[in-house]
Amino acid sequence: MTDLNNFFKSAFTVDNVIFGFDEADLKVLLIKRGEEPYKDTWALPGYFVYPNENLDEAAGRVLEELTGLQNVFLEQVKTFGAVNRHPFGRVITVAYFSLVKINAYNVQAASIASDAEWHSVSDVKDLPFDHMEILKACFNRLKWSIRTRPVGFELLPPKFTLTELQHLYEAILETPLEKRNFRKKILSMNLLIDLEESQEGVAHRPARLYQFDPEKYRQFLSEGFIFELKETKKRDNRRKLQEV
Amino acid sequence: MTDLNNFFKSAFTVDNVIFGFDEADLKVLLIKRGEEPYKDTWALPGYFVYPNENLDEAAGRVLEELTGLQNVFLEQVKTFGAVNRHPFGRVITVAYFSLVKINAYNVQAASIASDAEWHSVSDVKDLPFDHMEILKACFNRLKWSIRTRPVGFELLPPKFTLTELQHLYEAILETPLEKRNFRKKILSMNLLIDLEESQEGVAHRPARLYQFDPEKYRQFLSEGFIFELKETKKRDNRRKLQEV
DNA sequence: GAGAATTAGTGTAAAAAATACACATTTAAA
DNA sequence: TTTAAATGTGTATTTTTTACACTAATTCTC
Repeated sequence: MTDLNNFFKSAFTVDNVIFGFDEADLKVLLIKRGEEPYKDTWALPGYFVYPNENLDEAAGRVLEELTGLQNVFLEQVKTFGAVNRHPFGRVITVAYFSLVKINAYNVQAASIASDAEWHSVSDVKDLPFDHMEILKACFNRLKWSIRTRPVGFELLPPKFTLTELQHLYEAILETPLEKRNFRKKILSMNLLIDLEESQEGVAHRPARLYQFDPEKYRQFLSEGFIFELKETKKRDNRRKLQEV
Repeated sequence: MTDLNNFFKSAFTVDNVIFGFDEADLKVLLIKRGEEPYKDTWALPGYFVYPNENLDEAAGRVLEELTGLQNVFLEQVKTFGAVNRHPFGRVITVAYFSLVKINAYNVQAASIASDAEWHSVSDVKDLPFDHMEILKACFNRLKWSIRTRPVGFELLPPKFTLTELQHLYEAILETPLEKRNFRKKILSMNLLIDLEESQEGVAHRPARLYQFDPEKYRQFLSEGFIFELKETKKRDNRRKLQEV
């Protein structure tokens, strides 16, 4: 144990599941791999962790090289290290997901990728390595995170309508929500600023614009409140026979 | 990218936060390190991941070498890889926690440890490396897990009383619970078998013994129910002034 | 500029869940 | 037989969740 060099060492990477939200659909940014193995296949972006780099930094770098974006929401999800997950040797990867405002995204030709493209999460069926498993783990974590912390706003433009917010929740949770109850719940947390502005350029009654207020959220937390959108729980609909 | 050998490789370990529950206290199994760095200091058990070993297997091996136990509940929590977390070089570690029935535990002299001992989690204040941070992350995950999945039973003997179960929840959640409501909630989930036996050898009214039924839990899940013990949420006690 | 189309925005009653709370019961020990 | 100790139970109140349908505001079309 005294000399680390005597020990087995593994190649060490991060993979980053980059989520975006475009009107009605949750998207994930995939790259077309430029090199073997799986050349020309759509895959999750990822790269080696450099010796002088923390894990979060590596994940942030992968994202920045691909999109040009900095200071983006990033969360570590799980580490995948099955012995045979990479055909060329032992490669252990830490999976992250990040949330980007899809409009702020700029395609850049990253060295590793010959191409990058948004795909609807629900359409992604085949990915190389164990990337399907990684995507699922990150998607599940996102489902969880959006119910317990105000992270949904990371996927929306700074000004948004409550309907847009609801559509985002519906896309991530993969379930329809009831409009009045959703609005009541969200507004009752008092985390949004009503901008007293309206949408423009829509062919119907324009909606009010809101903004998430991180300062109000800090306050909310310091007062001991908990952000929570309940998981839709199946009810027990069994009823006793009624007497007539 | 084609030749993994050209890339930086890191030493790669697992650390395992082994929890046990002893009557009233949540405990963690620490080892006294037998080697530098931090020789003779209490620390979390951990070891290198072998080339032919998956991560879960490595964590299970660490546990088995230390306690002799197999098939124990194990959950991956988070990977820690700060550049300078280990003084001898870059060491990235995947943190797991496991839940053991403290009575089933057998001390074994593990090669890495000169000693192993249960410590009350609340008493552990100093640990080497970033082990305090790892312990906290695992403890927080356990708090979460015990509220959302029936994992508490892993820490209790197969037959237990509802009072023991409540004490376990209180120890992990670090908050007192109301007896009647706790029992009502737990029993209403219908996951326990009432063994129609009683405690023996206690100097007061003996309590009924129960057993967790994994088969009932599978049923419960397949019917779409969700295991959930609500987080105690701070209430808003502000009241409007009353008219007299 | 009248009417149609479209989406925004709102309130309330009913059901379910969570909470607060106190005493009788059972056993072993003295 | 009494005492000590922990078990086990029921109900009323409050809070939260759910279900549900119409009016309002705007643009577009004719």
